[in-house]
Amino acid sequence: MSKPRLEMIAETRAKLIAAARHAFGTVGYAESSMDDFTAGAGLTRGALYHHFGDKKGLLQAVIQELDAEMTARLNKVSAKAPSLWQGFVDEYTAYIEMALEPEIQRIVFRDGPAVLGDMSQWPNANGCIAALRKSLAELKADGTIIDVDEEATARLLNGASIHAAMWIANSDDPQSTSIQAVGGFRALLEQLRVRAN
Amino acid sequence: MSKPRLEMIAETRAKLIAAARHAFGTVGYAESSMDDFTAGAGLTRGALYHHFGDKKGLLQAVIQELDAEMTARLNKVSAKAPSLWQGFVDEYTAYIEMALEPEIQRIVFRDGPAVLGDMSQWPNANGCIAALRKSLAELKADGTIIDVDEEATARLLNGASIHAAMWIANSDDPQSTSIQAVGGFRALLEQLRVRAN
DNA sequence: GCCACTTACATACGTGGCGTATGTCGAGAC
DNA sequence: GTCTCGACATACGCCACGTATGTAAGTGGC
Repeated sequence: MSKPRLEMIAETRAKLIAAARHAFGTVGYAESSMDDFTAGAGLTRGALYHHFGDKKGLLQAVIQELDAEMTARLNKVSAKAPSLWQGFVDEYTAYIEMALEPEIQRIVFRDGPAVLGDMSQWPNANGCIAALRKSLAELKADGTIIDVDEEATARLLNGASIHAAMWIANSDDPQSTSIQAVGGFRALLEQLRVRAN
Repeated sequence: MSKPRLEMIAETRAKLIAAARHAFGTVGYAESSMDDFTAGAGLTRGALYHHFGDKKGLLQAVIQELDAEMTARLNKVSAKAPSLWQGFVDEYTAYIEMALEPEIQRIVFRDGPAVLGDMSQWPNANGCIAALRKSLAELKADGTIIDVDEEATARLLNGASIHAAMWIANSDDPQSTSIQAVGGFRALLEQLRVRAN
């Protein structure tokens, strides 16, 4: 009568990830007590260690979930754009805007690198970086942008956009800083286009 | 007969900062035990709490010291260059190379932001960012580079260079990745120059 | 030159959080 | 129906941080 076994397991995993995601996203990784948020999810640390091994393992799982969501959102953005170039710009803008969301910023861009090392080395959680690189490759093949090293450029733009997001997020006046940062970033992207002349 | 008071105090502060710097730079902030490295410096946690308030305060002091050193190094690099543009490129290259040094990378670029928040908001430790922005402003005034928002561009380039450094540092083959990353970065900078045409 | 006071540290203690070892209960295999 | 295994809970030890308290040395006023 009770639900199938696998389903219940998936449910507890999901509950733990959701609780951890909330805790990590609000008070941060280091300040999150595993006892606290497992209790909030109606479980104990036992379940947690059983499924994820340790606190870092849980963080990995949370990041993997976040990355998957972010990648899906980015793909949606670029699919909706009227041109490759527009899609590219929109994608990066969306990326910056996502990095402004407190949960993503804290977990993916701050605590994640500090605890797990640099993002570019994460095994199952760099879907959005891949998505952005793919767009760049298409534009290069398409002749829209100048001949640059895809890998390097994608990573540099990635770093610039993350930093832009941090700048906005920590600004006294996020509204105007956002305009300034996104404007500057678009200007930078514009330099990559092949000159009409 | 004993040394002047203030001198002894400065000495203990220096010893604590040096010990913490080493510990933070090697095992990382979170894994550094204050008991351990204070003992290594011939002191106890009492001295530490007296001078720095808490562990974060000590990290701040360490970062401030590192930033001062980095700023001095950057200024030396740009002063030595034969032209403003060359100085600019050299400065950013030097910045990337500094971010490759394990101590700086770990403390300033990884643990620092995670514990103290984004670098751009640090009160007494953004000398090198200021130095880089100054170079950019000079180039703009000089007409060497196109008209961009100084503040925004400096921050974006800053983010890109940090990310480049992380990429190199975490690469399987740092040597070749370094060439790729620095090359890509220079190509990006090149786009900012006013076209000869 | 003595005394009150402050300052720079050391020592002792409580608390809390992580990880692990152990226990238990229910579900499926046969 | 028993047996086994896996999903979780419980209990324990350890370590690290922060704080409260102690102490000895230095400093200023008279």
